[in-house]
Amino acid sequence: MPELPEVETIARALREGIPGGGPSLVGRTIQSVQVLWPREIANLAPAEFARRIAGACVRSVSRYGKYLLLGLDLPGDGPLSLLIHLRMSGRLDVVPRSAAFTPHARLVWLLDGDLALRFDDARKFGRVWLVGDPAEVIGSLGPDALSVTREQFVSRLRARRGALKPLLLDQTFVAGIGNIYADEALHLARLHPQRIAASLAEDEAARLYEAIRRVLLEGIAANGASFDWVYPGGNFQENFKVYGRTGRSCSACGTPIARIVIAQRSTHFCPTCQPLAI
DNA sequence: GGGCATGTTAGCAC
DNA sequence: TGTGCTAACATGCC
Repeated sequence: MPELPEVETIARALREGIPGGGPSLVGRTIQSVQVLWPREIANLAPAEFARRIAGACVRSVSRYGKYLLLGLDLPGDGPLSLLIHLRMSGRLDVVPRSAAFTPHARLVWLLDGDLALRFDDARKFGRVWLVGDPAEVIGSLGPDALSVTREQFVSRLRARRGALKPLLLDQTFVAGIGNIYADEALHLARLHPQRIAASLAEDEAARLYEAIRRVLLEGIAANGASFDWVYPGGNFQENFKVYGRTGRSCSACGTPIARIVIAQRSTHFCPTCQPLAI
């Protein structure tokens, strides 16, 4: 499920709790961790990971790009951060311990209050890091897609020779955009996915910046998108204008939505609204 | 069974 | 150095 709006939705749920659902993670103490699929721990041996995190209290839950960041306090130790990337199929839930071990559970942190934080991940692509400084993991990323200023965005765009679609997917350019929101933003901005970044006129660059903000914020307002077996909960899929709509009519002009492959990813666009040549 | 999937990265070519 | 292609990671759904 995980692009910026979906990760933001999860971060909020973990931080604030879900009314009538999972409780907040903030203030909880991690008593121990069960490692069911060791490869999901990216930077430590499982035993070392378990030893270092035991006894830590969750101080904060935040997001940068598609990463979740848990700020931890460990009595008598320096600051510690747990970073989690859900990749393609990961999900996180605070559940009663009795519900902790599901078929796709890969990591389970046992908490006080008879609770557990469960990391389910059917495809096993997800990764977690336990570090002193989050920059060890996310330091090479570009600015967060919802924090970057228009001036920053436009100047970064000007410096790139490549096509727009791969650029939007490049997390070192801007962090948080994935395949769905890239296609939706390009359609809203009326820009062809293969336009060369540096070739955009001033108004085109501004349109792209505003379109990215708008689709991400609308995604968050809808609690993200969910449209297959991976993730229930969001509604933004009902607002898709191009993603997954190959052959169906463009909502703006009626032209059938086209699908091409760019950078090994499915790319959906309206050939009329998003012309390659002007 | 083949093709597809909301992500990232190493290796390689130009 | 920047850009982009392929394969790989691993599993499930249609």
